[in-house]
Amino acid sequence: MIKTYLHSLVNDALKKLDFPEKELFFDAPKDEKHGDVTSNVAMTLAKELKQKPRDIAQSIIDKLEFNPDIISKVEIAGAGFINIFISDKYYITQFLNILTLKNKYGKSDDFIGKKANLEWVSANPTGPLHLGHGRQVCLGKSLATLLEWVGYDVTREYYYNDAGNQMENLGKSVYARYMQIIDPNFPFPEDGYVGDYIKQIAQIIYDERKNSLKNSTDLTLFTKAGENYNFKTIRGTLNKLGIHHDIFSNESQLYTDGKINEVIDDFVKRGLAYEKDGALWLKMDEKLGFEKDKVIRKSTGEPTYRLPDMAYHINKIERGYDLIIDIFGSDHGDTYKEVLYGVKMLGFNTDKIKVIIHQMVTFKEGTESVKMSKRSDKAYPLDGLIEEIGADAVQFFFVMRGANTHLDFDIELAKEHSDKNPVYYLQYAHARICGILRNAEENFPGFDFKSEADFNSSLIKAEEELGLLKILAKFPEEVSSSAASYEPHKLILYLNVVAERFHRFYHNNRVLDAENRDLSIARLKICLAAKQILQNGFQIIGITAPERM
RNA sequence: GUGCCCGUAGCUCAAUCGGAUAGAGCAACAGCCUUCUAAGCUGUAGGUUACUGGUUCGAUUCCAGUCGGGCACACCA
Repeated sequence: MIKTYLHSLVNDALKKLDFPEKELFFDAPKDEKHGDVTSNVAMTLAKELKQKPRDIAQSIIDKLEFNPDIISKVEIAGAGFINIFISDKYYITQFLNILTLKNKYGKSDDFIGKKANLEWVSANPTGPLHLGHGRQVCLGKSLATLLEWVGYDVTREYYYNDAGNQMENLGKSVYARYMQIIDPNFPFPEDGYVGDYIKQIAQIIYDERKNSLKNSTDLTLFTKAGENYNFKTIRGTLNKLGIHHDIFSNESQLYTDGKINEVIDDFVKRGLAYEKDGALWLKMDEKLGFEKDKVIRKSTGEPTYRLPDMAYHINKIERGYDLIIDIFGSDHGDTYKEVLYGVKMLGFNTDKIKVIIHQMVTFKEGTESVKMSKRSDKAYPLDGLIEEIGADAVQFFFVMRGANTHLDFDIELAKEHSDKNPVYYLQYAHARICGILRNAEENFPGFDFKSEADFNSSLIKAEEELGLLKILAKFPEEVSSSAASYEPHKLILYLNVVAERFHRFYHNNRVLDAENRDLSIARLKICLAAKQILQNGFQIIGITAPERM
């Protein structure tokens, strides 16, 4: 990649000048007149060296021994920026790389041989996935692919709680609906799950067993039936989005394995836990911002959620991953800190655990805001949204903003098949290219754009052509930097620029021209390369690349 | 009240380690289809980056405070 080359180039110059070592940054200037890459290293050195930034920049430039096939020009500008112009030849080379590497262009081996575990969705099987789950569901899908593109071996994991209050509540709710089939006056638990799916589960049980379970005291059968039914629904929704988890791990396994008790024993042994009011408390460190100690085992003998979560993270660390990622909504913003604190106090290195907290989503239909709640009848299932606006739009809308900002999701807009809808802007560029390629194959049989034979790269010289190639060549770096910060949405911003540059190229340059075969072939190859970059980007984001629209 | 996240154009959002004239889309206005998809392109207009201080050659970015919004503050998960 170009930046690696620039690093060693400038570092060599700094060494020759006996300048102190600096961390180098190469940014793309906002204005194209300022070159393709810029460095502010002279400004950052100015204070230490007590020289003018422009003089320092000049000294550095004088010592640069650059390859003219890669760099065409270096100049000083403004307060002391070193502006570097990349040669057209370099972009042509990259362009040919795209055509050769195809769906591998942009893949890197930055993290080859490393194992990553991404745990997400992880909704308890007490009901279908609803709108509130959407953001992390889609974010995780993109992130998993993104990590694979930079070399990670990614395990996709789903962790659920099949042991706590919520599952018990599910059993009670199903039982109540079952009993109501027999006696409509049977009371429904106050905080039970009210969705219609509970009635359906009850009906299935009733159809099979009739009245025989009337006076059940053990509700395990009802809980299990609910769990199975809900999981089927959840998996169905995930399938529609093309999401498949490699591992489903559950909480009760941690009990049967004795992991929970090991953690308790370890805390007690280290003097970090104490009994009070019949409960077991974990000492929290005030210096780290924790206000008070937390209960890890209730007076009833059951652990609070923290304990199994700690055991689960220890389990993941012990499985030997180099990177462990959790994705949560901001409503879990504080709790994960407690969990990691506990894990750390037991002597485990939590540095490899990366927790991604995404902010909440406000759903709107036009100006109406849409409410969602698991407990309410009006919960908006994620499945329904996929049916309504399609998997691509769902995926795109949930991923298009940084996790750290609130997301406004306008369902009306996502539904709209028009230029207002940002997902179509990208997909349309791809479909448009496919149209041109189809036209070439059908109506210009002599234009063999798939072989090297008749390709003359010197024909590529229009501003729109080279400009497009410059953008395409940035793809590998965009993938790396999105992955480094775990932010797939950055790639969408980039792909928008690709689409924009393609549309501009299309508008100003006729691709197929019967009079000019060689130029047509060169331009068809540009189309092929742009199509490839869009495809590769779409694959990471998790949307399809339509051939027609 | 305390902690975390956020506040940028009418709306939704960008802005890379603190860099050059704060950028896109939508909405508004004015143009462009006898030529490969007009779900597109070109142009105009739109800003005291919530506010006040501080650090710096340089602040949307870092620090402090104020105001406003979201989330969390259980022996629920």
